[in-house]
Amino acid sequence: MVKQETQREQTASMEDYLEAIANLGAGKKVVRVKQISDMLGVRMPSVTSALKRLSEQELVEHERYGHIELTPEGAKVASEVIDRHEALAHFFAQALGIDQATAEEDACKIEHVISPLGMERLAKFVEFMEACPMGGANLPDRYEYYLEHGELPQDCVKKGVKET
Amino acid sequence: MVKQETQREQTASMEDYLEAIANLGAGKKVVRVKQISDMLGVRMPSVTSALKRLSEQELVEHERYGHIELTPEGAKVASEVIDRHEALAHFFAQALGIDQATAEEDACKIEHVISPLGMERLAKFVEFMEACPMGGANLPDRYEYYLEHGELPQDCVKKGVKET
DNA sequence: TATAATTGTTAGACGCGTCTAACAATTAGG
DNA sequence: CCTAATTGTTAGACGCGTCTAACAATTATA
Repeated sequence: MVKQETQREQTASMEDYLEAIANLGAGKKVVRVKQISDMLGVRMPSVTSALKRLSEQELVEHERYGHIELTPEGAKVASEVIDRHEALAHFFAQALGIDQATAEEDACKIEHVISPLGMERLAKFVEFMEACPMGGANLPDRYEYYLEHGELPQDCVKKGVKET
Repeated sequence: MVKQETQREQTASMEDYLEAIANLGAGKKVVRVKQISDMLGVRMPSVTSALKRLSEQELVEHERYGHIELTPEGAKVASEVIDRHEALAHFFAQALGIDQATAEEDACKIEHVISPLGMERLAKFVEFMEACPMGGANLPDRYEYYLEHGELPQDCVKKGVKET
């Protein structure tokens, strides 16, 4: 039995198109070339040619001057990208305390290159940070203090965790 | 007075070449096309053509069949990339507990796309985590426990941080 | 509904970064 | 020191992803 090897692995650009189409189409809304072009900051012919490629890979259905829709396979890829995006943006914004715009920007880039393990651990880490409040002074708060004052807050050294 | 706007901003590929040259040349060692080609996993003509481009931008000095060296400007760019690389690899390995190989791999990709703010905060975060041990049960340890057992260790909720 | 505005497509160009094939220079061994 | 092996370069092709210019279809409006 020969290894099918679908050679599925999208470029960053194609992932961006899939992501945009998924986001624009969320809630059954009709998706237009112009919207995609605006959302991604490219010209319309770039969108048309991307749609052609994605159609050839069966990730998108597109009829001339008409309907644009993700295939089930395309939707799957898109949702994976979107999941990564959200976890990353959440990490940057909540854990690192970065402004939403920059957090999104970084998420948009990193979502295309991070390893599955890196992704998984990052998500777990955020979960952990949020679940492990250490009483009233939780980690994000202490981190924020550290960012602001450049030194550790009291409760990092004095309070908390004596060895009992 | 017109805005000089040096339009300096390297592609991921060019940053990789600069990084490789810096690493290979560390400690005055002679740098060869073949080494760069092996290190980056590309063929030699790709290296030659990259060197040509980087020379045109005054980031590298290269004489035919001979000497390869970073200019001061090139060395500066390289060292910025290397700094990002190291901070990222450190974060993935130490903070997230990812194996060295994967941590390096992720660092190699993300170093080319992360924002300055993201970078700065990530570094600060690692610093904070390492400086804020919370007594004997420090954050990385507790995180490790969480990874292993899927639930918070005792000292996240019971011990530590009562509101005094 | 005829026409204007908008949206979408096609054709073709271009820059980047890679490759292979062929050849040239350099280096190492007999 | 000559020859073989290695290293490096040139020439030219190619795929990706973008663009502009020109045209075509669709939609909105007077």
